[in-house]
Amino acid sequence: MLRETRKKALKEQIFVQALQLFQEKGFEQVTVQEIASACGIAKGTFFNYFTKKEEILLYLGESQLEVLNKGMEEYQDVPEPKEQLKLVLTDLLQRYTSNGELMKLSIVEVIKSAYLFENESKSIRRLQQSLASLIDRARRNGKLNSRWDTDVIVSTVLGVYLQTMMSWSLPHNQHSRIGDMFERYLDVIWEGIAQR
Amino acid sequence: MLRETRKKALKEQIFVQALQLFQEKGFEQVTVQEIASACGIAKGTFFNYFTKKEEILLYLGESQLEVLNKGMEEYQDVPEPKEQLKLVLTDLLQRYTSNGELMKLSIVEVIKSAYLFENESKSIRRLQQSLASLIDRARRNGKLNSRWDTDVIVSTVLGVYLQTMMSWSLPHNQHSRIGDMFERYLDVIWEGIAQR
DNA sequence: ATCCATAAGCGACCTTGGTCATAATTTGAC
DNA sequence: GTCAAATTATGACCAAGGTCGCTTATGGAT
Repeated sequence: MLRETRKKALKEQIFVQALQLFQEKGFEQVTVQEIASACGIAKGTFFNYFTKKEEILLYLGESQLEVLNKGMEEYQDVPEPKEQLKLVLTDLLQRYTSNGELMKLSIVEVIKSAYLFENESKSIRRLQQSLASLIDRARRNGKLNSRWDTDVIVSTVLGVYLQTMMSWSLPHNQHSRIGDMFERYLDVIWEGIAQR
Repeated sequence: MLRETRKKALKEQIFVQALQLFQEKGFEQVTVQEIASACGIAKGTFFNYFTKKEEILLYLGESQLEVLNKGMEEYQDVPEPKEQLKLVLTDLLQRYTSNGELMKLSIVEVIKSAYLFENESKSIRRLQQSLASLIDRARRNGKLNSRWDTDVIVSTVLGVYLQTMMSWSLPHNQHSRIGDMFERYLDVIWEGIAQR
């Protein structure tokens, strides 16, 4: 169906143009009219594809998650689950932070949508599921022995993941590599805070 | 100085009225004009006290943190550091979630301001410091033996704290008590994911 | 009491995100 | 090719957040 492909193409064009402009001038400084003009469409048309200006940021975030979810099996055969988690999530972190300032906004949008509205961010849900099955697999293979429920583990990991993104965003923390930060936190929750 | 006290009083009035209205009709549904009218001031005056409408939410979040920071010593003589952390942060969680839907918005604002702008959310910084000194004290008292840096521990704890707030916000997770959720996560990071 | 400098209040005004009735376009059926 | 139904594009319009130059109130100095 031609209609469908054209629709998708236009949405993609709007998305790309918008990102470009956001990169150049900053999110707030770009008006919807500008984006529309850059795509040769009317302002109203923009809202046929994205219901709010912020939805572009959400789309950005979700598409990054999508990419990760798709490429997840790439890490299937890493033997140690901890190593696996590290690789998977460092990959995602890298992706998120590579886009600079814009990604921070995007992260906030994803968080907002995922946790604020019943919007049911499918991408995050899928990430959770992927991580859960990663853990379960490790368990079955005898690579992980843990007293905790799988989904509790996943939530904990996501917690430090979130924390990593956020503390990395802090101006004065930018010196350390984000992957290293996450690894450190992962170490902590893996081994436990209290000394064995 | 009379001026100062009056300023503070008016700011407080705006804050309280705004919250009231937000509770009644929802954040988006309340206009700045409404808030101003409810206070008997002009719209422009509102912006002398809060630079954006959202700043009310930020103020709400920060003031909650403030309250906690002030009441922190209440938990000084709890013997076990883990218990101490649990009490302190459960207190905060309770505070945050007691206000219902509005708090979610407020949380997002605090996160935004803390991690997005160089705004330097002092309240969060102070919370971090309080937690850090809590950990250090436990260490000196021989109550905690850990290989990790204090600030790494603090960040990890904050990570699961964040995670708790957020997964609790999820519509389908509301059944469990938020304090219990946090406690579970705290257990995990305290003992470690991997079985000893 | 008067005057001045500074701070706070004000609301017309502008900008811009978002809506909606209408117009143009596409699709499928005949 | 023609027509009707459904889909998409459009831009005038609206609402509301935020700005700004001007007015009013305040507090201290003389």
